[in-house]
Formats: sequence, structure tokens, C-alpha cells
Amino acid sequence: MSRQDGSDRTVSAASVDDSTATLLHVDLDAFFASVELLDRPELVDKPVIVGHRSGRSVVTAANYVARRYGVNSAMPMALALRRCPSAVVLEPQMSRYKHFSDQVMGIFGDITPLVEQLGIDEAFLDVAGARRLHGSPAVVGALIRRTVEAETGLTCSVGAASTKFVAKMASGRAKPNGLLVIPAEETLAFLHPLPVGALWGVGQTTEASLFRLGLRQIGDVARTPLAVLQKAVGEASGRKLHDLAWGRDPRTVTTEREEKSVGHEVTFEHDVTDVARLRSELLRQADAVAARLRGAGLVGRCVVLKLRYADFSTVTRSRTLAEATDVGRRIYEEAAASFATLAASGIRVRLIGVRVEQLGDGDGQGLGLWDPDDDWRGAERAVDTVTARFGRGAVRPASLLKPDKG
DNA sequence: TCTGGGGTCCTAGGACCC
DNA sequence: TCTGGGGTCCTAGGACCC
Repeated sequence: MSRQDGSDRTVSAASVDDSTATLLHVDLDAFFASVELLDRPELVDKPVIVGHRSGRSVVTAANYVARRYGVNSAMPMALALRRCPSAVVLEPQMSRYKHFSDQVMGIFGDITPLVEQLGIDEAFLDVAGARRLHGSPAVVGALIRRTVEAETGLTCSVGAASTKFVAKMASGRAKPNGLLVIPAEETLAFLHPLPVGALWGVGQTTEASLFRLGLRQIGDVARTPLAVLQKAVGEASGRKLHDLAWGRDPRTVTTEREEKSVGHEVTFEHDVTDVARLRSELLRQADAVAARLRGAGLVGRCVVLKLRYADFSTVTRSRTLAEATDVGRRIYEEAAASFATLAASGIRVRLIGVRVEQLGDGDGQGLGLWDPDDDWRGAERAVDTVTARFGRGAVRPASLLKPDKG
């Protein structure tokens, strides 16, 4: 293995045969918090948390100083502030993070066209073909780290390996601001001593199941018969875990994938009991989902309503349409029909959401037989046009399309 | 401590068909 | 009269990831 961290030392590619480690995983360090610190350098040595300060929010990101206090992303903000009362809390600025994300992805794209973005702050790169132009994987990794820091001021960590999954594990071990190369022949030596919880796809529940079998390290998982694993964690997960524990991961870098669903949900500051208020929120979400579908040229066939009650229990109700739609009014009607089956008196709702699944191409919509949805589609497309020209707020679909009374 | 919002994937049961 | 096995679609819930 070859390691580089902290200062930007050049990797001595001679010390390790990196020719098999052609898959890179690049992960920006504490991304949102790091972007904020670009504007606020005086906070660099202070604990910084990005997230809403309001009652029910969670930590979106924390810098490494805050992490030393036990603050992590997805942690309830209330707990984070109890652990680190001196933390500076900053409101997320998503458009700003997106701007830096695009810039960094552009840097990757200059090195290889084979970039697979995961979320906003990480990506896989296949650099097998970049050798002639830029050098071996370790050299490319160092180049990426230098370029990203020079052009954005942000640091990132890079893992290089012969499979995606090991590359991701390697970038995780290299954090923060490091580079770790795992040649193919060293994969098992790297993997087997690591804790099972480090495996991709192993969260709290699966980790507990593995512990019950006495499995604590990835090597333990590898040496467990497949059938035993499958009985404990399910057929597909068992198969996957066993493969990963042996370093087997056939996935390649894919530059595009089709979306499977589009949805919106919101958690209220205080539980809502007013059914009319819930319905109007549903209408707002259905309009937003439909606008996104139309923007992407997609239609969906299945409308899923999601409710989370005051006690945090969650239910979903779905309805499959005969014809796929991209009309907000139609999505709302289906969601509202599902809602009507659940909306008993005394209902206390913490979260409500709408999602549309079974997406397909929107081409050909509205052709053929007359379809009553077409009137709505026309109206909503007009709203799209005005919004595109004059900006959001120029027209408010939710007020245009009043919900049914009662 | 008290749990966001965007998603993907898997499991399991029932209906229905062959 | 009682009963098989596979495939597909639909629905609900849950684990997990960033």
C-alpha cells in the first residue's frame, strides 16, 4: 500500500505497483463545512456545524474540529449542540455547494470522461485509459488532489483500487486530505482486518445481525459459509456481503443512469392535526414533483403517499395509474385519495410526502384519444413557461389549482 | 439524543395466469 | 376433491446511502 497524507507530498509510485488500481474514488473532505470556511477563514480552528438551527433538524455537515466533540452528520442538532455547545452553526447554502461541486466534477472530467458522480461531493473515476496522458493511478490521484485544492481551496481524499468498493473504502481510510492506493494483490490484506461496519451496505441493523453470528471483522464474513450469511441477513445482502468480503465487485464506472423516482417530503416544525393544511401541503408537493417530471421529460405511473405520525411510525400508501402522468393535479388526486383512507380524526402528522415511481419517457404524451388530463397538462405547461421566463414566484401553481373542498 | 430530504434496493405476501 | 410450481404485477415496509 502507498499512503500520502497531510502535506501534499508526491506519491513515490516506484514504491508500490499501482498498475492494477485503476478505479479511483474521490471524496471532498467535510464538503459543506469546508465551503463555508472558504468565506470564514477565522472559523478554521473552531467547531463548525452546517444545518438548520430549528427544532427538528439534523446536522448536515460538521468540520473535523466539531467531529472531535462527537458531532457527526445526520445527528439531531439538539444532541450535537449538547455535545459541542460552542459550535458555530451555519445555514446550508445548497446553490453554493452545487457551484463548487460542478467545478470539481469538471476537473475530474478533464482527466477522464469515465466519471460517475455519487451525490454532491464524491465520484468514481476509471483512470485505466488516462495512464498515457497523465500517468499511473497514484500519479493521477495526486494530480487530482493538487488541482482541486489549487482551483477551489478545498481538500479531498482519494482511494485507488481495482474495484469500486475497495477504492471507496480506501478513500475513507485516507481521510482527511490523503491518498491511499490498494494494489489488487493487497486487497484481502487491506480488507480483512477492517470492522464489518465498514462494509458498504452494512448499517446498524445488519451490523447487529453479523455481531450475533460472532462476526466482527470483514475477514470473519469472508470465512462464513454463504448460506449462513444469507439466513442471517437475506439472500441478496448475504451474497453481496460475501462477495465484497472477498474483494469481488464487478461493477464498472457508469456515466449515466436513469432516475427511478421523483419525490418531495417535509417534516413540520410542529405536528399537524389540521387535515386541510395537510392536503394543501400535498398539493404543493404534487405540483413540485410534476414540474420536475416535465422538466426531465418523464412521466410516472405509481403515486406514493408517505406519512410519519407524531410517534415517528411511518406508513406509505401507493396507487398505480392506468396511464403514466406528469400532471400535478393528477398526482395530487391520487395522493389525496390515499390520504383519505388514513386521515382519521385526531391524526397527528410529523411528516408528509409524495413520490412518483415507475418512471418512463414522456414522449408521445397527449397523443391519440382525448384525455381529460390534457387540459391540466396544458395549464401546468403554461405555468412552466412563465416560471422559466420570469422566475419562481411569478406564478404560484398551488394557488392556481385549488384543492377540492372537504 | 430524538431522529432531514433526496434517493435506491430488497423482502414478502397476495392476486392472477399458465 | 385437493393441490404444484413458476412468473409477473401490485402493495407495504424497511435498511441503507449521501
